[in-house]
Amino acid sequence: MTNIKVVAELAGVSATTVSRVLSGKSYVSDDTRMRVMDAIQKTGYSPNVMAKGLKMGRTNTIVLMLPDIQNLIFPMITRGVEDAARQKNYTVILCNTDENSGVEKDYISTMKSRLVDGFIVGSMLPNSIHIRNLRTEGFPLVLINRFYAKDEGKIDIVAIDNFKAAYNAVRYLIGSGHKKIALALGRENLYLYNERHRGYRAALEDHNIPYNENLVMREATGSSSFYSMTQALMNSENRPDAIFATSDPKAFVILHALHEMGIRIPKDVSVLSFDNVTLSGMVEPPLSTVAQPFYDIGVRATNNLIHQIQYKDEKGVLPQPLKELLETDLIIRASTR
Amino acid sequence: MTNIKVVAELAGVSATTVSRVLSGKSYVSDDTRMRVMDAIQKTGYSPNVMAKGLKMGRTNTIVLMLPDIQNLIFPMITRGVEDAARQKNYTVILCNTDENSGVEKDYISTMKSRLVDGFIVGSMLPNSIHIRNLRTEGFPLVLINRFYAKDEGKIDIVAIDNFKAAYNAVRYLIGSGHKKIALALGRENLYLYNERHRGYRAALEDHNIPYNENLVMREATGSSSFYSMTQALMNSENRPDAIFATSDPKAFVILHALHEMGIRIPKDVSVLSFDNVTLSGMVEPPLSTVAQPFYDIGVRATNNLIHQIQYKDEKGVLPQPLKELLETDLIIRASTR
DNA sequence: TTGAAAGCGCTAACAC
DNA sequence: GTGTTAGCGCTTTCAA
Repeated sequence: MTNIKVVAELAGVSATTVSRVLSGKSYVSDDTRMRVMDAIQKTGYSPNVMAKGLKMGRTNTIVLMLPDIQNLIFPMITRGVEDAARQKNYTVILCNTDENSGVEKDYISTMKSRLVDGFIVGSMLPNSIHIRNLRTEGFPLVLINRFYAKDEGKIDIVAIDNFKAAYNAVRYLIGSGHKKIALALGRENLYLYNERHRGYRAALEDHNIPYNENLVMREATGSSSFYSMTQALMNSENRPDAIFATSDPKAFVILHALHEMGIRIPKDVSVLSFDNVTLSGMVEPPLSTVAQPFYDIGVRATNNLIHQIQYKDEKGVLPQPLKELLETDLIIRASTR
Repeated sequence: MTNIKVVAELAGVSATTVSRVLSGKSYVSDDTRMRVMDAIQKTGYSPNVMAKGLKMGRTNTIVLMLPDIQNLIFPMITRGVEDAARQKNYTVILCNTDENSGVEKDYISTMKSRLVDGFIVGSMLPNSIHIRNLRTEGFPLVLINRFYAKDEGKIDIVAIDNFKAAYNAVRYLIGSGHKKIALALGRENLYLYNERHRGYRAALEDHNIPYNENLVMREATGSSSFYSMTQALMNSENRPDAIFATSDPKAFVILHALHEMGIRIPKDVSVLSFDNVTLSGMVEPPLSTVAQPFYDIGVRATNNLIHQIQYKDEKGVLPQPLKELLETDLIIRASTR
């Protein structure tokens, strides 16, 4: 591996000078600069990141911490993160934690000892203090998708307005003539699902449709529980004319249950969903859904994080936390009438 | 950040001794070991990976290079890689390259300067010499999914037997009474699709069904082209009674086209596919498909790679390349009769 | 405008 | 069984 000394020797200068040419932060005569550049070219030299990292305490590396890359929404976010990171010469380390706080803590300490520059976290839970501590300890940190009231103004956030998105979705259903709208609600320990629940309820009440607890299916364990809940609901006296699913995977299961029962979509019941995962346009019937800007969430989170890193480098402290709520988009396909 | 010196001082020993306790490679008296352990505990010390990496030329980091994490098969592989890596205390850097060799080369040089320990590559193309060079230059390397005849015996490979898997799938269709089996064939510059093509053809011919070029749909640009090809084929005089799709995403498109035409599956035509991506059991009708052991491919590739890394550490050279072909599994759901 | 020297945190000879 | 020393490749004072 060719190092800075080799280049220096070849160019007939000191290692310091080579370093200066590379950083561009100091005056070097045009003549020497040329010779150094030449030597770099000839040797194919590329600086050793470890050595630089050791000296600088910085590594141009960021961590992306997710529950599970196998969840359909994360590959898109991940791609956004990586593209944005690469553009600014950062490398991304992927951590799947299954929301297990033990795993998260392990990862965090490993990553600290690797001198990573910052964290993007998509697995935040209400009591994840080990995550919140990162910011307190001075680590650049961005929360994506999941955050809680107490985080606002304290930690950088890139997400969507879940209340508004759900409100608009349900209002659309009401507007297109649905009267009895069921809700397939995700895990209630996540703020985002509470918000979607609130949005659903508010839209109903604003249009004089009484909120009916019997129409809400609550997630038990895993989204597959919606299979039997859907069948039960459709067989009950509360049979809805529309179902609003708070995520696409839930809608897939619901579609499946409906098909098995021979119920026609959207003729007998409309299904409106949330996420717009890649496959949501490919199922039968293609799903109407609230599109989240996943790729963009990844890009913005990364840009925010890198800004924090640079700011901290210059001023020694983290900038004021920002909260970015991106726009969603209601996509109407064939599962709603 | 507390470093080895702090620990040493607190324990009343030298830094070397602390290092020895940590590595466990040398004798340390039980008494000192205790004191060191204590000091580590008290200070919350964790070694600086940069410093260690600089010294050792090793970083316990591996690179996973993929076309695009958004392709449905990669999240599973990625998860396998990461789980296996974490278990052995390795960290994984994710690189999406879109199969762009410029991007790949950039990534490779960045990664070299980061002293990564090895590469797992899922984006191999026939002429990817920059990848093959990695092995030549002494980097541990494992190819997953994609490889070519010339790589066998030269580079480590973890994949499946595509010929056999396709052969068995088509034989199953023949055995269940199908007589006119179409093929939805993927990009022909990939060896794996050639093999699936070969398997399809061999199964046909072994059962005295003539191979008919008119029944093979060849991928033009992106899998969406299969939409119109399917419709054309179903309207032609060559209308098949079964379609063998060489990947699940292709099958999704085909299903979609069939639905639009009002063709019943599997009554009018069976669809058998390849991959067993998470969603293949959720579409309508649930897809019969050749299941690939994606997670396991990730795990095995990682274990192989780490073995190479350790072997090279000890003996200074890479071990003989291994080729591992994992078993596939024919999963029959509702899209075949 | 350039170079010499020190040091980031760690490990591996080599001594004792 | 333990400590001293040197050095991995880089950047950053400080001098010249």
